[in-house]
Amino acid sequence: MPLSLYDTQARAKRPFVPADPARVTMYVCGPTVYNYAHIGNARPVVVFDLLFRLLRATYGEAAVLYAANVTDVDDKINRRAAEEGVAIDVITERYLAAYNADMAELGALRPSLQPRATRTMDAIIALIGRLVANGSAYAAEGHVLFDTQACGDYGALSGHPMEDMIAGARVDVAPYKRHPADFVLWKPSKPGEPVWDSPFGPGRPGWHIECTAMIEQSLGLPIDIHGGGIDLLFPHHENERAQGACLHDHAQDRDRAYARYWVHNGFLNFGEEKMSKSQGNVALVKDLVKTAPGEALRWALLVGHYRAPLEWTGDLLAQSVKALDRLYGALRRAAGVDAAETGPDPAFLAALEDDLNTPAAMAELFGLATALETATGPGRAEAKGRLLASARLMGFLFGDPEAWFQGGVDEALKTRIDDLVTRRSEARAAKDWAAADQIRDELAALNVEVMDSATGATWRLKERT
RNA sequence: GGCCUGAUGGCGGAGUGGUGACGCAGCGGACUGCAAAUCCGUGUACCCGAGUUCGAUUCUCGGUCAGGCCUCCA
Repeated sequence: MPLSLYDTQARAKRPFVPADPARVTMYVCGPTVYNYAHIGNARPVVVFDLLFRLLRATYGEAAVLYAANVTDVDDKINRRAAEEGVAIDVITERYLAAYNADMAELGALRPSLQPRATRTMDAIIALIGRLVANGSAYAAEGHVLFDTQACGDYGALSGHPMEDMIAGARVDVAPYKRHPADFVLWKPSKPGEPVWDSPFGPGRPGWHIECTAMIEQSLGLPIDIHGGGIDLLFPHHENERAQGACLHDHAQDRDRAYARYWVHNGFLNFGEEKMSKSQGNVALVKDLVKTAPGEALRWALLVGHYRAPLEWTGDLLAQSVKALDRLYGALRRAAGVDAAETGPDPAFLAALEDDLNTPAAMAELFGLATALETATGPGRAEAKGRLLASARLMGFLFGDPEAWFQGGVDEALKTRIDDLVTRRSEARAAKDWAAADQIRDELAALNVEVMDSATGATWRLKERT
């Protein structure tokens, strides 16, 4: 069953065929590291991590190259550094480390490559030089601008007609631009900003050219998949594509000269209230992981289709915890079963390969959990293997089931709980129901729920963090 | 104003031209001393109007509503 992906440029689902199955390339626009990551930042990370995992499972781990850049040249970083009175790289190093730690909590694998703008500067400058040389960029008043008219069909990716762009750009069009849509490749630095020498004068690069240069240097053009949030479609990805098309000169398949598939995830919204830093209601990943396991955050981010908008609510997170309870519960009851060596379930895989249909894939996971619960004899090992292989392909169920239900309990409390559970079992064996029920009340007061079974009692925390 | 999405049962959320995914919540039953967990069962859901069709939630057109982008936000 082949993988198919919705390609924004084609506006349709297309079978995914890499240019070279031995070297599959994907690039996703990463963070600007000037603050902690919020849950909206995490959505593309988790979505493309899932795609990364699926590609690795399909083509082999060594065959997939995934680059996610880090933007470390930015006004917001400069401002932050000025506010704190520290060097710029103090800010970028701090928040990059925090970012990587947060994404690891969400079960996201580290990308194969994390190119950084500041470490790609030679390539950026060289790239601008090539665009100037072939006539698709021009210098004006200390800036270098990209000529959006140079290669035609500007706007084809995002679907913005050129006339609208002109009409929409009615304000503040710099007089030195040939066309209102033209954008900056290189600009002079203001006092206090980082500055690099270049043939165009001292200055710093524009945002769009950074990504193009990082892609070319880290992966080479064209890449198979270019990903990112739908909010980046215009102008960022439109501009990247234009740069790539002009770079490629005037070859035939210019549409695919830069990226062969464009994949965009939907936006994450925050219920009624718009999340805004000024309102202080930003849901930061580092704070959320204190209230729920990172795995539940990951589940919540994948519970809807990646292209649909997602409303972030507390209820979504609570339901995600319960969904994982179901899966981990099945594993816990099968703790004594050795999982058979099997691949993922075919129906599960088919769901993911259908443009990452995660809701359908999750439905299959629940079916596999029920299969495990109801299987008998050797069928249990098979069922457990299927469930684990499937869920783990999505980045779930790597944890210990006991820890899932008892996580956050310190040793002293655990000992006390175990003691109470034992005493209750003894009371039950003696048919002293009153004593047994009283102990159960004591456990409930400790936020513990006890569950009896034919093989003995187990317990779990009712409210968990 | 331009471009683009989407409207599915109490909630979340897939999917399909004709036997109502899946999870949570609810209800009934089994199991259990009682619970919990688990298992089995249980819901006349597809925004409105018109059209196409033997038949539309699914296709077409119109409408209403909601949301996004057009401003270096993932």
